[in-house]
Amino acid sequence: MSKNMSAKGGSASGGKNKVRAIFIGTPDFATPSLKVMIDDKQFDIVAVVTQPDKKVGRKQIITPPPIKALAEKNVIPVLQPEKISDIEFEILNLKPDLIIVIAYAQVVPENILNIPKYGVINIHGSLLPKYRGASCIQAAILNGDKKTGITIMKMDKGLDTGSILAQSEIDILKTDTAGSLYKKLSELGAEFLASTLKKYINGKIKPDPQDDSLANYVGLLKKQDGKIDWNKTAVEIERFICAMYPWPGAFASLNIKNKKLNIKILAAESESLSINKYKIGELFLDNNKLAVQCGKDSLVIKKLQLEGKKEIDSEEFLRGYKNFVGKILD
RNA sequence: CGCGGGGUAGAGCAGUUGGCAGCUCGCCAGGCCCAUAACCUGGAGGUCGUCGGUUCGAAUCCGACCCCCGCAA
Repeated sequence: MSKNMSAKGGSASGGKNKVRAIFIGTPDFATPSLKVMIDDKQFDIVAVVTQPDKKVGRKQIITPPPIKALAEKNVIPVLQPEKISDIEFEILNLKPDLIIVIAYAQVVPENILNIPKYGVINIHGSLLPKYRGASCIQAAILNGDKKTGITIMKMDKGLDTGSILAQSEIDILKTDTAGSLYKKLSELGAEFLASTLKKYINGKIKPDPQDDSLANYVGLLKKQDGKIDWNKTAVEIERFICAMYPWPGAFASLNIKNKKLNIKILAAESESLSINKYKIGELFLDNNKLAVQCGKDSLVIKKLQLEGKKEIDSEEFLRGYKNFVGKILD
């Protein structure tokens, strides 16, 4: 009998009326999902809430969040409060049946969570209850997980503690970085969002509470968190570099001509050594390739960037900076 | 006027007590070799970011501007 319901478009509970939804989100991560929701005839996005326009870049140009541009293109009203609680009244007046929150960068207070009858739905970039918190994508790479994924959940007042509606897994490839996974997961989330919401609204999904005993939290990354610890093994550092790419970027520092120079390592590959004969952090040539001695084994550097310089391949780097070989990275 | 680094051959860099523009790699030609991304010989390729100033003479000193990048946000 459930087959009949879905064949009719799953509109048993909503009749001919569309589901009134408010979409809350800010960065690129949320745009594929917003696009899907706009295109789906069964939902009516009555408003989009996003962060205020912020100054961006060296020139400090005031730039609207990506979500705002997409909303305006589709003639959807945009709200940009400093704090979401400032617009509680407006949200109430919009009479949403559903609110979707994706990467908004603010905690949604309980008052607002209680407004829509279907609750507030969130997409999180990990397989909850693993990696609750801000740097969930990076954490999966850092820990060497084989898989990660997205979780669609019904938000409650805790941080990423809501009951789960659906999850979808994805393999973490050796070549994946936080940047590449970010993109894949944002698309994966969008792919499952509309169908999951429909099933949920039609009562075909019962939210499944998380097992808190398996939960762990990962905090927001800071620039300084990108500093490489060369005492770790090459394999760990390789994962670290992928996890920190593109932000905050994995870097090492080097004293050169009495100045401290930061070097970003953008891509590298671990390589096992038969003898670990160099000092930890020392740059050396291995088969004419630039490598660094780690706590165990070595890391062959593929791509790097000096302060004030563009990113370059290590082969090009060596042509101009031959004298860096033998120096020790801090 | 947020702080800082930089623009020199196709690529990455050196060259600032002003005095013929260099290195590594790549490219082209030839040579060696069973052979080669190895080696040897020769060669092409630059208005030294732009404009102006100082000077007998500026990549180098002075001024203005353009562009790239790191930090901070």
